Amino acid sequence: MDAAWRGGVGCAPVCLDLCVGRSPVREPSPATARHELLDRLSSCGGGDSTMMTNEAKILEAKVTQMSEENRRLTEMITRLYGTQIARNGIDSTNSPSPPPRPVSPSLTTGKKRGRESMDTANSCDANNNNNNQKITGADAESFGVDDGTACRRIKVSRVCRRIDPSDTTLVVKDGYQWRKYGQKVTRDNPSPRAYFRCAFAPSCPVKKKVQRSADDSSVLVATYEGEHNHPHPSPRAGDLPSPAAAASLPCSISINSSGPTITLDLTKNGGGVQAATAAADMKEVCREVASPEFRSALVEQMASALTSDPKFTGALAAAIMQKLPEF
DNA sequence: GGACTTTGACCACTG
DNA sequence: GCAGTGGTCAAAGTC
Repeated sequence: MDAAWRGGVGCAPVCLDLCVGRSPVREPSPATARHELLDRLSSCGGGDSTMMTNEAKILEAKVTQMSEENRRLTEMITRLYGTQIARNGIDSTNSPSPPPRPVSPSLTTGKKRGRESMDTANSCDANNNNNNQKITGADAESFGVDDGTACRRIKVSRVCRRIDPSDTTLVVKDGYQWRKYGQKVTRDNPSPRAYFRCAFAPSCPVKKKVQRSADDSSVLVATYEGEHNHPHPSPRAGDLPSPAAAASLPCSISINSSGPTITLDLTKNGGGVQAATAAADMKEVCREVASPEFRSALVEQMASALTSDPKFTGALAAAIMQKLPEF
């Protein structure tokens, strides 16, 4: 795999394994923390009613305070996401340019039935319902990622691509054939959203929504829902490059079961680097890596990867809940 | 005439 | 129950 740091001519390999999913200390789940809080509250019984009232008021104030803090964190995450899209316009999913491939049979399309089937597929619990639309993290890929539950969810991925601001066409070339079936102006974005259905195979359930980013009109955001049940058509010129190639930096972030890994791909700029120019290229890359711009972008990508990781956000929520009783 | 796009209307969901 | 919204349909228009 050429994604890893290769060569290392004068450069120390950089492979940051953040292991977000594994908390160093045992973190209670949000539900557990909540239960502990409720236990504490209930164990306050026995005192007189005035004490309990005061205690309740104090706790209420603290809950309000924590809610405010939680809201600020949410805003921060949202801001980070917006910044990332506007900056590099890369495939935030870090998935290969073609949308998800594996077969997902029995997903029907059609008026309302499509949504109903989607709900069925996502019918694990109420919170999972409509998560396709409500997720605001940088990476919505693979909501169906195996979380140990038996529920099946529609695979969703998001691709951002920078375009000419004067280009009004809502077209994101990805090698597949798409048939437009609708366009709508949504509330949160003045630019219209186009709805596409995979036209390569009549039975293919994949749908695509394309809309300009609300933050940066030069960025097209394509959201893929579902998985193709047919092979990928032959790629054409102008198709989406791989995420690493699309990025202006030789950097990619992948998230797997062991946590996010940031990889610097030194094979960029030509795939097979000639031996004669390898050293010069390496110096150039090292200079780029050492630059403040690179570090800044790297930090943003790391932050984005963290905030898009449900394990991280879950751990964050758990940590907040854990802090609650300490106030 | 067929394939595709546009666009107004309809429907289900949500608060 | 109602209004707002997103998603989809389908007729009409275009290529």
